[in-house]
Amino acid sequence: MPTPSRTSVAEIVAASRSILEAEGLDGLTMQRVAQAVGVRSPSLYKRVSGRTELLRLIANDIADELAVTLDAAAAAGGRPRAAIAAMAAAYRAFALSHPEAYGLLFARLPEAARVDETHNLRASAALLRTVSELAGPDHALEAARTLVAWAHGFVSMELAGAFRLGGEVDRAFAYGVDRLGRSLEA
Amino acid sequence: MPTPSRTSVAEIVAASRSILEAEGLDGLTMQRVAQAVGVRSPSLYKRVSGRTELLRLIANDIADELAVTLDAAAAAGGRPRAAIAAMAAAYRAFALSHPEAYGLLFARLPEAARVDETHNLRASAALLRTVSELAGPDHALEAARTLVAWAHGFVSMELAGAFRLGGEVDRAFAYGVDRLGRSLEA
DNA sequence: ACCTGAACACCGTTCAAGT
DNA sequence: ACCTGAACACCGTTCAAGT
Repeated sequence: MPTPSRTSVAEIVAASRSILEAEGLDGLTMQRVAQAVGVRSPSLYKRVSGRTELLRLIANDIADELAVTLDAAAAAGGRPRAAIAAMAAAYRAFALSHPEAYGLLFARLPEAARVDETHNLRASAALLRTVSELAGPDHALEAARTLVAWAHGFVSMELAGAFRLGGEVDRAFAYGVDRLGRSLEA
Repeated sequence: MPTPSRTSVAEIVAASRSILEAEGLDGLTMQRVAQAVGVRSPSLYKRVSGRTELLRLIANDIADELAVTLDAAAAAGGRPRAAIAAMAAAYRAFALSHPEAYGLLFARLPEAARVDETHNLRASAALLRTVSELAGPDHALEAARTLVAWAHGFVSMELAGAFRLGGEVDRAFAYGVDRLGRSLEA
């Protein structure tokens, strides 16, 4: 006689995101996830193929959430320079308020644990659109890569505690946005 | 009767770096390291307090090697703009040729596994000096943070396979160096 | 059809016993 | 003083047995 499901992929992913943020990537064990959704760890393998696939599903979920906040910032930003600044601020705020989630997006993990192309595109669409207005279509890709490299590098170093020479980190961020915004303008 | 040492911290760190680059961070197990230096894993605990300290020693070693290549690039670079471009190229070349080592420098690891301040400073000294000439002493720190954030963000995304939209990655790097160099000039 | 205990092959780490 | 086997508390994952 078939026994009814006690959990679902959606519930597993949601529980995993809570555990990730609260206990870090190392704390995100299959046993811990199983406990959170009320089963034993072997049962999780009925829903996901393993921890690697689970990480990918979580990363996709995070990328979608980031996409929503970037889209909102782009829409509220107005002219290209202001929109870029708004998106940069939203990007940094997302990373600082969800450090473990942000870290997972760029973690050195097996290929199979990485964000799917679809979700990756969703998160970068608004930036490409805005940068294309700023830098012109000929340089849109290079300019977007310059901006996102800077933003990712900045927040990941900030999260890693790599800015240890004093000074105001907020000021360095504002300085970077200003210089980049001006220098990428067509 | 005292038995003679069969290994040393230096040998352990050197062996670990080889293993790290060849087999990745997950492959760098205490047993694997012990095998490489010819002892059993419990013996490693006579030299290092645990895997975390071992990772820190490796990271310090990597930071020193990076410092040497950046110093050389700064010295060969000539005027500030050219020196910055040479350092950026050297930085990227280092990361691409030692991807696992570079990844360890910025990995999300316990505080106790991170590069020591001394080695961190050694790796950033030449950049701060050169950027100070370029942007003037008042903006040296912000300008250096902008540059290093961009460079780190760029190569870490490149290593993570995050540039998936086609185009020439080399061209985006050259574009970024050029724009940043010009916009940071005082 | 789903869930589970038991088992397997790994980890890092500790420690008493050997030399 | 250093090295080791054995043990401990964990992992992720598999699978036969239960319902």
